[in-house]
Amino acid sequence: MKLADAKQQFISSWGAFGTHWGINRTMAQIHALLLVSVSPITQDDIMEQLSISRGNVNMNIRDLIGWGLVERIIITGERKEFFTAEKDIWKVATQIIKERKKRELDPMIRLLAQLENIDDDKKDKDVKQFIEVIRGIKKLGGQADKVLGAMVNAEENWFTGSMLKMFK
Amino acid sequence: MKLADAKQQFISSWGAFGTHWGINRTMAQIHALLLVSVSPITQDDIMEQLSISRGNVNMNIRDLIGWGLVERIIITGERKEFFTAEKDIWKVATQIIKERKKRELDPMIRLLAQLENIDDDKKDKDVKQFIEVIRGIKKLGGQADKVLGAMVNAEENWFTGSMLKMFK
DNA sequence: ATCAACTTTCAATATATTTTGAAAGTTCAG
DNA sequence: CTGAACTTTCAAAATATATTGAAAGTTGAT
Repeated sequence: MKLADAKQQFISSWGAFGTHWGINRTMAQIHALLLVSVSPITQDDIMEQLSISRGNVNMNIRDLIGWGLVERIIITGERKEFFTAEKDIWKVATQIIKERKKRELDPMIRLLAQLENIDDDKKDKDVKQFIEVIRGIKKLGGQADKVLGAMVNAEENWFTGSMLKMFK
Repeated sequence: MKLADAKQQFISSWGAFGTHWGINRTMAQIHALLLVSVSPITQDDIMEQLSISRGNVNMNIRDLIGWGLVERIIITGERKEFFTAEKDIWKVATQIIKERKKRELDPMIRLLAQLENIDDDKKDKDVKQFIEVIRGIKKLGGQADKVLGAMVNAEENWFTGSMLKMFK
């Protein structure tokens, strides 16, 4: 397979993969393009490579920067801005996890904590079951939170280290 | 907070949460409703509680059964079908992980394996970087696959056991 | 075998999300 | 200060996704 074809397929598949996880297809595609670009590229490069509009590129780049996955690069003597993505996949993964944890997991756990406080009769079957389900999800969320938090803050890179040996 | 209000908020939030993870809002809501229902309920019950059409309920219930999260219950003497959801959150989580792994993670890893085979000059900077990124993602995916596979097949329930103690 | 009760399907419709592109905003060299 | 180069914004348009509801299909009691 030729490099150009492989790149294209990677970008396209990464975009499709993203949509299955609640991530805008174009945002994932731009990220993929930046991942496989050796040097920083401009908005015009992205527009051309992915055949999308300037506005679309601009908004999605902004989001990617907000996710901490892409960096704006100013090259002296150049008028245009350049963009580049973190290439270390371990760092990319921990960054994505950190953000999703903050944006989605933590707020959900906070909400569940509130829903536990039911005024009605605690002996009622319905109330019991409801509280049990909420507690269960909260507990699971809390554990995921802890494991992922440890992963994100780990000194050792679990990727290269032996942390995950036990699951072989 | 009253039970009825808490239930409503749970259903609504769970639906919103689902959409952030690529899951149909209504499917997540039906699942939430079944989670907090003590006894099996019918399509009509779901239609009424969530104010949605029969077709919508039917299709999403079918998907939920496909995900292994909901069961069809035949009650002797009743003409209508009833539905119920697994309430053990650990089982729910492993089932969801098992399915997403099968549907999304495994195919992606297979694809990446193909993209590694580049015909062009392996010494070329672009080729090198591309292969490195693909390898990195494949490795990460493989590790996630292993850890999640272990979690799904674990004899011990990590939820109640001490498996996750080390992350406290 | 009939028919009422119930379930399933899917084309049409509605809704939500994404994308565009032109106008407004910003920056900076001369 | 001016204006060309570039970036950002956002209302309108396009597209993708979800929902409806009525017709077709199935089931089982009589």
